[in-house]
Amino acid sequence: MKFNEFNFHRDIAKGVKIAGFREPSPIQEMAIPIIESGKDLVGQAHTGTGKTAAFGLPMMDKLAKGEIERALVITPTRELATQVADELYHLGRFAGIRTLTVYGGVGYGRQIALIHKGVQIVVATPGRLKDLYRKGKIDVLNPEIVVLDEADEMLDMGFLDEIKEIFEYIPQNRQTLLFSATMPEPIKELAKHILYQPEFISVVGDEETTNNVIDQRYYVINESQRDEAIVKLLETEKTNKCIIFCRMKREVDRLTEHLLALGFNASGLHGDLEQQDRETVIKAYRRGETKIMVATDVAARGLDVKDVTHVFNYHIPFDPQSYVHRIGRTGRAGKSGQAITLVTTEEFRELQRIQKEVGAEMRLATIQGGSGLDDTSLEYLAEQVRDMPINKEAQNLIEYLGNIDKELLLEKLVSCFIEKEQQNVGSQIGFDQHTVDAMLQEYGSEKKSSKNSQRRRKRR
DNA sequence: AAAAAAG
Repeated sequence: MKFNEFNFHRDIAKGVKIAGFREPSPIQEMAIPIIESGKDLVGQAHTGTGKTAAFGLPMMDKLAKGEIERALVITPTRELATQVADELYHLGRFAGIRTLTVYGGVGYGRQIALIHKGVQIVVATPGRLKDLYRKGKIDVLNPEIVVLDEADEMLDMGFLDEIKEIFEYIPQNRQTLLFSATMPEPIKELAKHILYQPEFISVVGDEETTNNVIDQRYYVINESQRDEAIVKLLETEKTNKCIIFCRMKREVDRLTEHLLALGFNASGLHGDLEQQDRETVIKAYRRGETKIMVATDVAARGLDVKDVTHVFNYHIPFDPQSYVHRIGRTGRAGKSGQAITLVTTEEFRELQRIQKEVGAEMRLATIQGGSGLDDTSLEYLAEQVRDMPINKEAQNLIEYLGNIDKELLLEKLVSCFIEKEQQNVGSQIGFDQHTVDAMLQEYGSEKKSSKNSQRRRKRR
């Protein structure tokens, strides 16, 4: 399928062509005709597969053809609002579409003046938008299309009340569009009350909400080893740009300082920064002047930055959806990406829960070259594991192999532990006879030759 | 519980 089959207004079609778009992505192919038909829509698609254009193109097509006069897009963060407005501007500039961002931290005057002057698309964050509606400053907006970008987030607690209030100011006979990579069932149910006879389309697999072009790994560490682990990973991974996600703003500040002190090209981003600083940080990062961005979940959703090869979770996120969106900052527009998560033994259960709920495929990894991270962390884990009942086969193997290849043995133990956790049985960890035999056959012979074992370790 | 979003 080609973009010209949508019969866009010629100026919109030109924008599409200049942008270099060839074939629509699956979400675009499915969503565009539905939006053109005027129906309400809930659209779910993997991170980085072109959701902005999926709603932006038909919306601007209608503006260009004079079928509607104004549209409103609501996003959860200021950075995302800016990005969406920029993308819409670029796609719609040949049709002369007038776009404006509306968010806090900057003056009111310009925003109000431009709305009255007659913008066609307003991209806003909820706080300032609600503020302007309450003050009666933007009654003239009256959008005929309203898009909730990152819709599940916008309808979750924390945003829901503001969104509801905003909708009170908007005419009922509007077209409402909801987009996100994640759409938990309760939110979908809630959405039905906000929408009118909506279509639901999803191009994510039944059980897989993480984009499968992203390679997902996790490392087992001690709580005290997070910094050490991140530094080692930054040194060993072939990163271009990367994002390191932290849970708290002060964690972002502290880690950024730490990395800067070590000579890394890093900067921090979170909601307590001055608006001017937020803009400076994200601009420098987009340009590639800063290679490492340390951020809270302010950067988790929607941001589309070129050449982000790696996403690191310094801590696991608070909820599974956040994991999906965070790692979705890489592996965009058909490119691959690496997602690396640090977990302590105590966080295993939580990581399994995330893995299961979002249908992610993660594998346990160890840092190459013996940073001290592996041995210490795996030994620490083994301590935990050793306190648990271990079956006889495993006990024998530990005694026999214990001094030959501790790393390998512990790795195996960890895997067993995880497997039990996943199956939720957990009472006894251990290897089956088959595993024991295989390991003895492969590694048992090295017991006599320490040279051999050293050589093997080097190879890996 | 964190962060986000108005000032």
